[in-house]
Amino acid sequence: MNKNIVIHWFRQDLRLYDNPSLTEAAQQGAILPIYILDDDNAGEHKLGGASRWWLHYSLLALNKSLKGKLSVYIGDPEKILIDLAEENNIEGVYWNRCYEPWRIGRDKKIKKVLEAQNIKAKSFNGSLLWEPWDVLKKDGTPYKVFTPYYRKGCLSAIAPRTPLAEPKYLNLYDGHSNKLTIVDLKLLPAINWNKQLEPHWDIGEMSAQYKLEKFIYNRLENYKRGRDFPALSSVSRLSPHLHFGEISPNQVWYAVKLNKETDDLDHFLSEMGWREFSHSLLYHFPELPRNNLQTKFDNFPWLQNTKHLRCWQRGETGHPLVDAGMRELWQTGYMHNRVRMVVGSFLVKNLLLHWHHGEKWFWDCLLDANLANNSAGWQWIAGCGADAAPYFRIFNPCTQGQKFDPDGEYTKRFVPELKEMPSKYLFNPWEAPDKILQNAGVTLGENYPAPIVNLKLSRVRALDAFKSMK
DNA sequence: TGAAATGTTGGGGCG
DNA sequence: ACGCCCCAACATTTC
Repeated sequence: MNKNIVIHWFRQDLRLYDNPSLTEAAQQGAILPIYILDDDNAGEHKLGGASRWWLHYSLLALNKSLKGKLSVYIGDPEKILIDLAEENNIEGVYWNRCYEPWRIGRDKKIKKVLEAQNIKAKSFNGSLLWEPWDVLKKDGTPYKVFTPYYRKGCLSAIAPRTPLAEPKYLNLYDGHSNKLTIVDLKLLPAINWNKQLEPHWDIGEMSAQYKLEKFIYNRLENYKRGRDFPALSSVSRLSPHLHFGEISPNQVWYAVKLNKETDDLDHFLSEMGWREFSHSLLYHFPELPRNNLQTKFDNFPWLQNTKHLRCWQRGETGHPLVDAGMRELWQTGYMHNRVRMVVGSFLVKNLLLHWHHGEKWFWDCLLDANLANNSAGWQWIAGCGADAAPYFRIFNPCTQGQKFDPDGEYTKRFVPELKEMPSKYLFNPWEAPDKILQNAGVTLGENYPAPIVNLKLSRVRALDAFKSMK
């Protein structure tokens, strides 16, 4: 009878390198590696469609690295773990921590139940550079403003853990009772929507590391400036890999830090800082996904308009940069960050629709959908967050297009019906003379939508709405 | 990690 | 040569 079996419970850490829980488990004896699809406890934040697609392939890649020994389950982890322990004489269950409120609650309970049965339950930090409870102001309260959080709270604290090597020897043990395969998790959507995502992504731990290396080698040098131009691939596009833990923030942090310290490097690292900040906010303010951090926004006069919401979701607002962004999201499961700000500002300010609508849509469509980043991001753009963009910062999608997509390369890629439009009118086709529209083969309201709102008027309306709050 | 409105400055055309 | 006007370019403030 096996006595030294330790379960490593894979969650948001689908990798072998720099995996503290796995490394520790490997030193105890045989490992039973498992993944549990838990839709029961997630409530309204169970995985969205795009995330499920990614997870499917990420689990396949992980299983391959584990020589086919990954056991997968569906259901309530507490019951599954207890059953497994009874069947297999399990000595301990190890995992890397997650920070969503529902997972924290669930995991705390599981820890208790396991310990009551004399099974070791150990959790590790595998997903953050600094633990949220370690980064606090002098008075013991959490930071609410990014810059002091990052500068004082993080950078002048103890440096993050340096990455661990892959465990040299994994004695992998099969859970005999389990018959489920990854395909049985039914993570792929029933409709064929996922096909269009495929050409844009290579999923899994090895792809993540390769992508990081390529980013550092080719694009880090121009990051500070290049990151503003969605047509360039100057960003790392590591976010889905980071979200699923195919690569750890520590691996990214230290690989980047090997390079010459420049503004580009600092800027990239500070983006990692924003990721930490979001997780810290979610940990200390677990209501972040639902409630405005600034309560005065609770009586903001949001509008209801399903027609406008639908236009926004489908990329049919008649505002080319907004439509390009929303279509990029739908077609690739990703959106460049500058464009995320533009479409977010448009939804919340020009359309006056509640940020929850945006948060929900992103949750379902983004491959990197992450509760902390997504809710913090939406509160930031809506102006109701802790350290948010002031409400009166309203992006003009026309100006943003001219500044950051001057040749229209990005916009035309996703809104091909405007391919022949001259740059001068690409972002405001409603102002183009008839002749120019004709030459470009564009008929507004027919093959490209007429604008659903007037930018000038809706801006003034948003400022009035903002003033009306007490 | 805004944009628009308003203010200031300085060069050039012109009487 | 000079003052005046216009306006682009830039700076500041306001939302």
